[in-house]
Amino acid sequence: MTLKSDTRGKILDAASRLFQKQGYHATGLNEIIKVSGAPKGSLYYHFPAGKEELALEAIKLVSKIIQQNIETGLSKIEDPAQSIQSFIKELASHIQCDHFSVSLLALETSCISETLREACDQAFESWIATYANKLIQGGFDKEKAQTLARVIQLMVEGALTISTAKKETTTLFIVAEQIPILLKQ
Amino acid sequence: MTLKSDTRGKILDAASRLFQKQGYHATGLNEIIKVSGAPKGSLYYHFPAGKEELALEAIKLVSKIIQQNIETGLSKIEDPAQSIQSFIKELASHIQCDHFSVSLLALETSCISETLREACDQAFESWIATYANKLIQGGFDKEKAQTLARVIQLMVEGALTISTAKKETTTLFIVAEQIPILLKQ
DNA sequence: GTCTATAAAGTGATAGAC
DNA sequence: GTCTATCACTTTATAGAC
Repeated sequence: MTLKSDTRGKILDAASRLFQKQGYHATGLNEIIKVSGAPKGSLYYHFPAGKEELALEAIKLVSKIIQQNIETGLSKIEDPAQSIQSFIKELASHIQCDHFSVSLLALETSCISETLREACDQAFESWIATYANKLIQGGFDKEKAQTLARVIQLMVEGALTISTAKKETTTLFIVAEQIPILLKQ
Repeated sequence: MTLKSDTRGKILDAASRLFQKQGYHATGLNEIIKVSGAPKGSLYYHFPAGKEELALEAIKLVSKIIQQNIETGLSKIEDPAQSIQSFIKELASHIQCDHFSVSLLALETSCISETLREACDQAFESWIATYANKLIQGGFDKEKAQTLARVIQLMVEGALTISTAKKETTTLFIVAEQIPILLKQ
């Protein structure tokens, strides 16, 4: 999987970063090619269906990577509330330079492509499920865990949006502070 | 203000709806012209600086409208927690058909235009201030009110994002349920 | 598998008649 | 104030040489 010519991987890597940062419509295929260093001919060789296929693979990729990030992040501390709070703080300080989020892609693609919209939805759901699992392991009722996990994910996404609008990084810390209160119910 | 030829108003109205729904890059000037029913020539007559100026005015417009919506929505009930919860529920059932949000514009424009990014930021801040005022009137400490208002706004925005990704409308209700818990601190 | 040239359509923007 | 024609540019996508 890692040894297949790597050109595909370079394209996918550049695409996933550019799509997250600038959005679907704002990033052209030319830009992806330029940033990735790959030749334009090979883009359509590796992604015959063009931009939409590339975006789909990019979304799936970041979905998986972030899911793993959340999972390993939460595994460091046993107590759910503490681990989630610490993970969000970690996220906040990690984000400092560049602002990424799939919110942008989700909002953009909901109008133009069912496929991409569903991919974004599934990304969100997989992250929610990861939070929910941690809560269930910590003794939360299953249904309550799923609701709270959804609220956590939506807070993170909302905080990232407001952070990019403000060009700052503190909003996620505010969210982190609310986690214990939220989970005390 | 309402009597100045109305062409400008029609363009602005179409633009603000299309920008919110599809985003900045996805909506072309041609589409705005077509939807508004105005002639293309008059677009550059009313907005000499072109697309960016049009978007700026559109953002300012929806910022003011939504701010007023929040204000009148919150004024119906005296208790802050109850009024905010009821307003979010109202919002949820109002949103059913189309999904609008300035999150999309905020995320898109942060990369390409300081002016537009700031306009989105100020929109968020004015809404936050409106929630905060209600909380302060309800007896909350000023600083705590501002923090909680920010959390409320970020939850609403996050819920709208997840809602559009899921093509549903229930996520905002989940947020509404959390309001009393959040405000009990 | 890679690279180039180019097609076809769309974009924002402008000029100038009316 | 309105409308049309058009410019210059960029977009995705394809064809075909290598």
